[in-house]
Amino acid sequence: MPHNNYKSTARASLFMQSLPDKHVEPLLSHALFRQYTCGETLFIQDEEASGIHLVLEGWAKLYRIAPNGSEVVVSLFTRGESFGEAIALRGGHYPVSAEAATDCTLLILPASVLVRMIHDDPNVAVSLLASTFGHLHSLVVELEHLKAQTGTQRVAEFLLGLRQCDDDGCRIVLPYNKVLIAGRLGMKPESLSRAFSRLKPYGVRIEHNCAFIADVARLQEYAKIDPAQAWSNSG
Amino acid sequence: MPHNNYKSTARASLFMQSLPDKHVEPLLSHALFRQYTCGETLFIQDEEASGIHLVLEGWAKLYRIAPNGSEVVVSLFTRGESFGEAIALRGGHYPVSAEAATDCTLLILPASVLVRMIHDDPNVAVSLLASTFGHLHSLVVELEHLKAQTGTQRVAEFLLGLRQCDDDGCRIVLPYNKVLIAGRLGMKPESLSRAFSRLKPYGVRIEHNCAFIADVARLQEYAKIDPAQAWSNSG
DNA sequence: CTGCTGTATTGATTCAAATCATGGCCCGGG
DNA sequence: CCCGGGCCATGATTTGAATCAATACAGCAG
Repeated sequence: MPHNNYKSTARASLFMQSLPDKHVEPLLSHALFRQYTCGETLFIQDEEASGIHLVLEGWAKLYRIAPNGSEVVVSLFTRGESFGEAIALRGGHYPVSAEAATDCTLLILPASVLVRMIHDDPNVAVSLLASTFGHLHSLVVELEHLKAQTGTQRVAEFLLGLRQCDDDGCRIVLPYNKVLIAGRLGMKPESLSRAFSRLKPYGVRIEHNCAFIADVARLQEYAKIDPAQAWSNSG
Repeated sequence: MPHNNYKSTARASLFMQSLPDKHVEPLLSHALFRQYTCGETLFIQDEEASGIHLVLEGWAKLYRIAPNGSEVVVSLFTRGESFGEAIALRGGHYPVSAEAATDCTLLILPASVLVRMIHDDPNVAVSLLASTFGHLHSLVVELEHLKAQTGTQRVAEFLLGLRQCDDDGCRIVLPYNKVLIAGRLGMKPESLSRAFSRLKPYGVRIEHNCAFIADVARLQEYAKIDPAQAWSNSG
């Protein structure tokens, strides 16, 4: 991501797509362009919220440290996605910490400009609401997966969600390392490894950081069945 | 909840507290007052969103039916709490279903009035964002509990969250039946039963629909420890 | 090349929770 | 009164995933 053409990427992001043209330029001219190396901290929990974070390239991880010390991955965002809309606008402290899951590039849009824009055009507020609602919805889906699926089924769902093509079979580049994938899916790396093996009979092959799905429909079927049957059905 | 004085309850709700007085009256005059009996459906997933739901009395349950048929409880709301802000304003379809978890009374605020109010006073948008952010935050906390705690620890957390008084020991009325508590906590009723027994050594006593906590601090401590130790430490 | 560190798999074992099954208790209807 | 159904607790058993432990392997510094 060269510094001089990031604006087109920002314009194409989910968040800015819904904004009228006249708002985008002032927003971008006040935005901070930032590059992070893998593992670097973007902000920490309880810090004062500074602005909306828009990912231009790479992956950012939102996480919390539970009272018992374990790290809980809340979400992962990539190119074109944004987070922190609601808290930036409302003001207050981040409820989560964030770090770079890979080397990444972000744009930070200061809340003050957004507030001015809302007064100028209330439809901007609806854009912000829509973004926030998207996050709400994805957490609901995540909760559903955690409560209603086995780990192996969540892995299947994860692979299916990453797939770009709509082909019957396809190749998926795993976006970050397996420790992080495991965390994202609420399991330990060892369990992820075993889950991958269990998906082999369903036409999933893992090689280094690539996954190959032989039969998408079959895998989708597997992700949907009753957890109690998810194991007996191996073959 | 008598029909003739519900307005003061509504005014005191989390959502309306943050609205300036001048907006509350028009909102209430357009609101629908509704009473439901336990188990009745408020709306179903994929239905067109009609308005913000504000609970005046009782409990409302938001849930999803997973592809494998099992019901996943997403949230439960009671007196003074509201849900559906973002989707009502943005327009679109409910991502969850809702039903009355107990007999309950709701106020439904039509989105159209809200939209008008936002144009009149953009600060209303910030109120809405704040409500939505609250939901986002509670889902994050829920996710953390699911990923980082054992079932028994989640039960402890649940009891602690219900406690009204700040006394060292206290009595808690369980707000709905145990099947629903189990669902809310992502476990089966049998497991909830066993979890209650396991909390006995930590000074928790269950009688019918009441829980008694002998030593709040001790239970808080238990909810925070490492899951691996959560079992060995029984004494 | 050697040794090192971080990442990944694989095996043996333990353990939390689901599942399957039973029995108690309360409540309302015939 | 007894009967049946909903709700809850308890026991026996199975199972999904964590844990503990060993090993493999790629990338890199010296």
